[in-house]
Amino acid sequence: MPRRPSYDRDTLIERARDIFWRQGWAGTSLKDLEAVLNMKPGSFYAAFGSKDALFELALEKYAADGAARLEALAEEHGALATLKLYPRLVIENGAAAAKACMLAKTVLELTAREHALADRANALLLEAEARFAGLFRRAQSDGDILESHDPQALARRYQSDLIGLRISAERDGVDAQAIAAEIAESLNRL
Amino acid sequence: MPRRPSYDRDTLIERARDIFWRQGWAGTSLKDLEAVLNMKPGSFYAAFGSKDALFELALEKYAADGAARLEALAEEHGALATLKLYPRLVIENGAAAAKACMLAKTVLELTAREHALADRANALLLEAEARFAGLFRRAQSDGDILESHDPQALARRYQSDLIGLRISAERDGVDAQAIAAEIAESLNRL
DNA sequence: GGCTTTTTTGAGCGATCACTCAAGAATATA
DNA sequence: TATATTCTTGAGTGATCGCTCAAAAAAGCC
Repeated sequence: MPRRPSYDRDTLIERARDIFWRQGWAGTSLKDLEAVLNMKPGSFYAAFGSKDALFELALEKYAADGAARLEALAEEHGALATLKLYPRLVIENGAAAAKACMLAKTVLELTAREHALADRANALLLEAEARFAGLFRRAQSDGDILESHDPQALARRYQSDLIGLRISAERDGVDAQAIAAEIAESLNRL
Repeated sequence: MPRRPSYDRDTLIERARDIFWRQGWAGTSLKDLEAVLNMKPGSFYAAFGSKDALFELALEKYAADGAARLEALAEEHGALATLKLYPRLVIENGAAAAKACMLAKTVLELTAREHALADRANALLLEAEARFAGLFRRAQSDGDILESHDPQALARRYQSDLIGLRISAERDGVDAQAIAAEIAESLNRL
């Protein structure tokens, strides 16, 4: 009976993710979103409900795509090789809207406002840390990392290093490739 | 002949730094600043000119205080001990308005807007990196770090790790103390 | 105390914020 | 083709944004 939407919802969420990722929550106005999504306010609110709701969809997509990418890498190269590859790949990825991690940016921007999206981003970061821990465990059972190391601790440090790396990659005048290489190299000493 | 201001300018800049540090640039409104500085708009603009001008003063104060603190530590404990102490101190500092680095937060928030304050924050970060490099050089001439290491590279990695650590310390559910201990410990292997 | 100079006050500026809603356009079913 | 249902449009909402400015209040100098 009805008229169908002229857009692909997933594509819109991807475009929203990219501009939110680049410009942040406060830095992205509805005018920005209307322009990049090619939607008037009425359609926007019919489709997504609010700016915050779309931001959350963008966060989930960001996290899900990252998880899928990591799992695909592990499938192809194995656990340790993935952990060593990932730092370089994540700052070299030309398709990415920004170098810095969207989840980390969101935590930094919205924690002081006690905004629910900050908690959501932090929860997604904890899930990512758990995935890293899983990879460290797999590397141990592959015999590539000593069993004496605590995979949780390795993952915690690895994620912290990644966050620092990705922010460094966003800066001018910093050789982030060198940092990525050192993070990868330090995994050889485990 | 004239009337004197009733406030201490340096105190105001400190209070502005703290709220900007916590809430960021966009997250801090003039109403927030008027409340925390106890100033009406007219006085504010007479004293500082603009929100951006005060933010820059806050950035400079943040960086200068950090540099002074680091130098005092080095004076008291020596270069290597300072580098090992600093990660823990920076996330334990109860007087700080936030755990994450204000310069890193500013770069993340304002780079996409191509705001001049992002470049200023990045420049101050580069100065901090140079100070770290100086400490690594001093540790080398103290015989505490092998001369074969490039102090510039060590400083670059150290700063990246610190940025990651301090963001991790801002998050819920992350044992930042453990990360700080590992960063310090890794300096023993140089 | 009178005068000069500065600070302080606060109403209010235009612009932008996220968002609403009634009317019109478009499309799948009958 | 007629009808029902949904999507699209865009002017307009009140609130808040950073900021201005003229008038009032305060303090140092004679």
